[in-house]
Amino acid sequence: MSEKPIPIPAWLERGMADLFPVGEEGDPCHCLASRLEESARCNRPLRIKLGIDPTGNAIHLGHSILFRKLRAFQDAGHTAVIIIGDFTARIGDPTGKSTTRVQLSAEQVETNAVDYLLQLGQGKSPEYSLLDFKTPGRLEVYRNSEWLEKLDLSKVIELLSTTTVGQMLAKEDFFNRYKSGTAISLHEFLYPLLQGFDSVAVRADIELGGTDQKFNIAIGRDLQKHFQQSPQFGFLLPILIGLDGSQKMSKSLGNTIEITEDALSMYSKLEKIPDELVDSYLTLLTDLKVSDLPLDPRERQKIMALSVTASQYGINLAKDAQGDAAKLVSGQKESSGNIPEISIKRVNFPAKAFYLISAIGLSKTSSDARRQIQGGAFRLDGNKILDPNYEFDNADMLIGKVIQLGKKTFRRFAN
RNA sequence: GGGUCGGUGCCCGAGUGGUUAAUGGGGGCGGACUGUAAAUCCGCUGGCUCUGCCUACGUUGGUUCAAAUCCAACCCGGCCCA
Repeated sequence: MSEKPIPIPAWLERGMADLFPVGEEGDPCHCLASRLEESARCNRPLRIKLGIDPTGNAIHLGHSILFRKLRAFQDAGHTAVIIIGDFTARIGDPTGKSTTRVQLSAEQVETNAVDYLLQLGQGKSPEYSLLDFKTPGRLEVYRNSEWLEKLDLSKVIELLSTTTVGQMLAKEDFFNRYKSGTAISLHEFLYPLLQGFDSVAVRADIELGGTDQKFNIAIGRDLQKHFQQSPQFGFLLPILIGLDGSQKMSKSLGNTIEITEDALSMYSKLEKIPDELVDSYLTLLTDLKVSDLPLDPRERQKIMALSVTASQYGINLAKDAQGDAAKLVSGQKESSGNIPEISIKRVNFPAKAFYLISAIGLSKTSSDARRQIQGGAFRLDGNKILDPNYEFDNADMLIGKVIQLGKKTFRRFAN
């Protein structure tokens, strides 16, 4: 095996974790660079598939690295093909799961799908959104129920016949579950096949995914071959590590930064990302030249946090967030005024401190709020309040003040 | 379908009739410290506008003054056999 450099453009190679197949140059079926050349020569944009699972979770930075790459393809003139896995969501991707997933209802999935597209920037200017929804020909959106719902049993059997149990069990997740005696339902074997069939349905040239998607993407190649299509390339990006610094960013692990979070929260969280992660965040979530940055870890953290926040909110708001974070943490009250506001309309006065915090939603439960206060996590305009039963008589005495809960959460009271 | 073992709080895992939201660990949260990080130390970790009241050990019903702990049925899972 020779270690030839893959001659693909820098914008494409940035952050790449894996690419397959990697064949001889000149062969557009096996060499991505040649496929790109062919595309340019024939003026035929490539179709870049990215499947999303409308599970109802907000899009977080871990997802956004895929969308950023998809956007880069769009900007290079190719066609992003988003597949909303509304049908497959009803099965649940078994990837990375140690147990069978809960199946979602069709209505729930549809609500989530609509919400997902809005988060991606539907209706917004491409300048301020993850994807380009505006430029004609750059984006196609499908729901895989469009074709999966129509599959009849004989077609399903045909799909099943392309893959063996041995191949399925070669997938690490299945193997581990099988080995450890954890249940694997038969329908879960269908998931990779259905996702693969999506590639056939949209005639994908490239499928984007996290490294954990290698198996599913490879199945897509097999199925495209089975249906006499030229098989897609698999383009894999790393899995972003979450706030805890060790596990992948995922809602269920609670270590995410969501792209819809306010600038201050986003900045605050990014700024305290573990040192070892900063470079990968820089590579995957910004366009900065990592080698040009100062070596001081604290400086790098700040630059990264600022740049990522700016990609979502623009540089001005990001700078405000940076300033506010610094001031608030050092105990100063003044701030740019960009602290997210929180309404106290629904609070009934007189209100005890613990009730107040849970009523405005900063704490999941009132018991938790009570504990947080007792633990010293609660400040109002910088003054620590330790008594959960501290009473506020009316709304006027709170409006305009800044509430702090823990080190990362700040809100300004508003009507 | 038969046999067998098992289902405890976010996770793992004690507990096997009676001080108790239920040992311990992990994780999480909060505090101190620091570089707003890591490491370390300390506290918290069912719910409720909470000096008290609820709900909890797969589900439902039963025995008992009293059940996570005993009984029955049911549901779910592992393993072995078919």
